[in-house]
Amino acid sequence: MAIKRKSEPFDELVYDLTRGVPSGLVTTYGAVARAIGRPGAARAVGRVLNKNPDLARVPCHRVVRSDGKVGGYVGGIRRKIRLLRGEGVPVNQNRISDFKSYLWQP
DNA sequence: GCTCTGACGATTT
DNA sequence: GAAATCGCCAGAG
Repeated sequence: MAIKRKSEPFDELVYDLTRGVPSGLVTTYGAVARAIGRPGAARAVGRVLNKNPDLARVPCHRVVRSDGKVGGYVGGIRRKIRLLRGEGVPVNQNRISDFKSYLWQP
Protein backbone atom coordinates (compact mmCIF):
# COMPACT_ATOMS: atom_id res chain seq x y z
CA MET A 1 0.00 0.00 0.00
CA ALA A 2 2.53 2.46 -1.11
CA ILE A 3 -0.25 4.66 -2.25
CA LYS A 4 -2.04 6.43 0.52
CA ARG A 5 -3.38 9.91 0.19
CA LYS A 6 -6.57 11.86 0.70
CA SER A 7 -7.90 8.73 2.30
CA GLU A 8 -7.71 10.52 5.58
CA PRO A 9 -10.47 12.97 6.33
CA PHE A 10 -9.80 16.65 6.17
CA ASP A 11 -10.03 16.80 9.93
CA GLU A 12 -7.17 14.37 10.48
CA LEU A 13 -4.81 16.43 8.35
CA VAL A 14 -5.69 19.61 10.19
CA TYR A 15 -5.18 18.02 13.57
CA ASP A 16 -1.83 16.62 12.53
CA LEU A 17 -0.60 20.00 11.34
CA THR A 18 -1.76 21.76 14.47
CA ARG A 19 -0.12 19.09 16.57
CA GLY A 20 3.21 19.96 14.97
CA VAL A 21 3.15 23.55 16.18
CA PRO A 22 5.86 24.04 18.82
CA SER A 23 5.19 25.86 22.04
CA GLY A 24 5.83 29.59 21.98
CA LEU A 25 4.98 29.85 18.28
CA VAL A 26 1.72 30.23 16.39
CA THR A 27 0.40 29.50 12.92
CA THR A 28 -2.48 30.73 10.80
CA TYR A 29 -5.54 28.97 9.44
CA GLY A 30 -4.46 29.80 5.92
CA ALA A 31 -1.00 28.31 6.46
CA VAL A 32 -2.52 25.06 7.69
CA ALA A 33 -4.92 24.93 4.78
CA ARG A 34 -2.06 25.42 2.37
CA ALA A 35 0.07 22.79 4.11
CA ILE A 36 -2.60 20.14 3.69
CA GLY A 37 -2.92 20.96 0.02
CA ARG A 38 -6.10 23.03 0.18
CA PRO A 39 -5.09 26.71 -0.10
CA GLY A 40 -8.07 28.92 0.47
CA ALA A 41 -9.77 26.41 2.72
CA ALA A 42 -8.90 28.42 5.80
CA ARG A 43 -12.56 28.54 6.64
CA ALA A 44 -12.88 24.79 6.51
CA VAL A 45 -9.82 24.50 8.74
CA GLY A 46 -11.36 26.75 11.35
CA ARG A 47 -14.54 24.75 11.24
CA VAL A 48 -12.61 21.54 11.84
CA LEU A 49 -10.71 22.96 14.80
CA ASN A 50 -14.00 24.05 16.27
CA LYS A 51 -15.03 20.42 16.23
CA ASN A 52 -11.77 19.55 17.91
CA PRO A 53 -12.61 16.45 19.99
CA ASP A 54 -9.64 16.81 22.30
CA LEU A 55 -8.05 20.15 23.14
CA ALA A 56 -5.21 18.47 25.02
CA ARG A 57 -4.31 16.45 21.95
CA VAL A 58 -4.52 19.34 19.51
CA PRO A 59 -3.12 22.72 20.63
CA CYS A 60 -5.64 24.62 18.54
CA HIS A 61 -4.97 27.69 20.67
CA ARG A 62 -1.73 28.13 18.69
CA VAL A 63 -3.69 28.75 15.52
CA VAL A 64 -4.56 32.38 14.85
CA ARG A 65 -5.79 34.51 11.98
CA SER A 66 -3.58 35.90 9.26
CA ASP A 67 -4.03 39.46 10.53
CA GLY A 68 -2.54 38.52 13.87
CA LYS A 69 -5.90 38.36 15.58
CA VAL A 70 -6.40 35.34 17.79
CA GLY A 71 -9.69 34.44 16.15
CA GLY A 72 -11.87 32.35 18.39
CA TYR A 73 -11.69 29.53 20.87
CA VAL A 74 -13.94 26.99 22.55
CA GLY A 75 -14.70 28.33 25.99
CA GLY A 76 -13.89 31.92 25.15
CA ILE A 77 -11.32 33.98 23.32
CA ARG A 78 -10.04 35.12 26.67
CA ARG A 79 -8.97 31.57 27.43
CA LYS A 80 -6.96 31.29 24.24
CA ILE A 81 -5.10 34.51 24.91
CA ARG A 82 -4.24 33.33 28.38
CA LEU A 83 -2.77 30.12 27.01
CA LEU A 84 -0.72 31.93 24.39
CA ARG A 85 0.68 34.34 26.95
CA GLY A 86 1.59 31.38 29.12
CA GLU A 87 3.72 30.05 26.29
CA GLY A 88 5.57 33.30 25.79
CA VAL A 89 3.42 34.85 23.07
CA PRO A 90 2.56 38.51 23.78
CA VAL A 91 -1.08 39.22 23.06
CA ASN A 92 -2.68 42.66 23.00
CA GLN A 93 -6.44 43.05 22.80
CA ASN A 94 -7.21 39.93 20.81
CA ARG A 95 -4.13 40.67 18.75
CA ILE A 96 -0.58 39.32 18.81
CA SER A 97 2.32 41.77 18.94
CA ASP A 98 4.82 41.01 16.17
CA PHE A 99 2.85 37.89 15.56
CA LYS A 100 4.79 37.39 12.33
CA SER A 101 7.91 36.92 14.41
CA TYR A 102 6.22 34.13 16.30
CA LEU A 103 4.65 32.64 13.21
CA TRP A 104 5.59 29.03 12.70
CA GLN A 105 5.69 27.73 9.14
CA PRO A 106 5.71 24.03 8.20
C1' DG B 1 -28.25 17.60 -5.12
C1' DC B 2 -29.34 22.07 -2.93
C1' DT B 3 -28.97 25.26 0.99
C1' DC B 4 -27.03 27.16 5.16
C1' DT B 5 -23.51 27.77 8.31
C1' DG B 6 -18.71 28.80 10.12
C1' DA B 7 -12.58 29.51 15.32
C1' DC B 8 -11.09 32.59 7.53
C1' DG B 9 -8.63 35.63 3.75
C1' DA B 10 -7.93 39.46 1.04
C1' DT B 11 -9.47 43.88 -0.78
C1' DT B 12 -11.77 48.17 -0.54
C1' DT B 13 -13.96 52.17 1.73
C1' DG C 1 -6.70 50.96 12.09
C1' DA C 2 -11.53 49.43 11.89
C1' DA C 3 -15.67 48.06 9.43
C1' DA C 4 -17.96 46.24 5.46
C1' DT C 5 -18.04 43.18 1.32
C1' DC C 6 -17.08 39.24 -1.57
C1' DG C 7 -15.04 34.79 -2.21
C1' DC C 8 -13.49 29.94 -0.95
C1' DC C 9 -13.87 25.15 1.21
C1' DA C 10 -15.91 21.37 3.99
C1' DG C 11 -19.68 19.35 6.76
C1' DA C 12 -24.60 18.81 8.15
C1' DG C 13 -29.64 18.96 7.24
